[in-house]
Amino acid sequence: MTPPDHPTDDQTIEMAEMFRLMGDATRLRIIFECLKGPVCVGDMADRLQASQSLISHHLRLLRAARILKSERQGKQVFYSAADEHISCVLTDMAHHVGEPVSEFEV
Amino acid sequence: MTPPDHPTDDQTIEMAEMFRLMGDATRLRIIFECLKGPVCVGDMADRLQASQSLISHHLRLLRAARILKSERQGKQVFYSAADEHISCVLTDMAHHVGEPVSEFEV
DNA sequence: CATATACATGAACATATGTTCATGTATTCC
DNA sequence: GGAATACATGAACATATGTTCATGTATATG
Repeated sequence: MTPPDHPTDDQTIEMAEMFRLMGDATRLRIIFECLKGPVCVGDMADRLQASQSLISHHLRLLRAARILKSERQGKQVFYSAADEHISCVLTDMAHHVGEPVSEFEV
Repeated sequence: MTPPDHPTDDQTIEMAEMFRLMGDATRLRIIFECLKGPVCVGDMADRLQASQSLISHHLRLLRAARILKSERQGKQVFYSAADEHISCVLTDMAHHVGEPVSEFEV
């Protein structure tokens, strides 16, 4: 497997920021829901059994980072994945956590 | 792009934990260094211009999460990537942050 | 215009996190 | 064994973060 080119400091910081946003279970669940198709805020709160406020706060962060995009339709605002790259990242990570442990270490 | 299967709660939490660890610039730099080959703690501290203690603390977390593995050789301990999955995740994320923005949004 | 619905946002707070400093532990060499 | 080197670790602290509560703003409907 060819490793990625060594990134610049700015790229590293930007990547870390992305990972940081994905590093919270609530936000990760939000992203997964958005990958299945556009979801409005209220439905998201219902699906995740979280408060509307909490969901909205997280959506704002994810949207600002361009992980999600939003589209208003009447009173509701629908959120969905901004592009397909995040899906790749998640698939790879899913494989990583699904991998059996090769060696038993303390 | 086929989205990943909807993960269980436990998988989501585990993935979030991984992303959280990658969501710090110092740790991300450590991971990138390890992808280039095994590095001992002192060299890592030199390369990243950080204290030995800081590096060691971060290495412990990354090792505990099985993102890195360690191998002692005499007085030195060499760290390297535990497997190739992380490299895939990083490559995808690099593409993501490198992507030009499609729409101009406030 | 008034009311209701759907979402956004600011303040506040408890907790988590990254870093430093000091100290401890393992390994090598004399 | 003692000194030196390389790494690990615990405490402490400033700051960041996730969540809640209360309130604000936009859109639709009567």
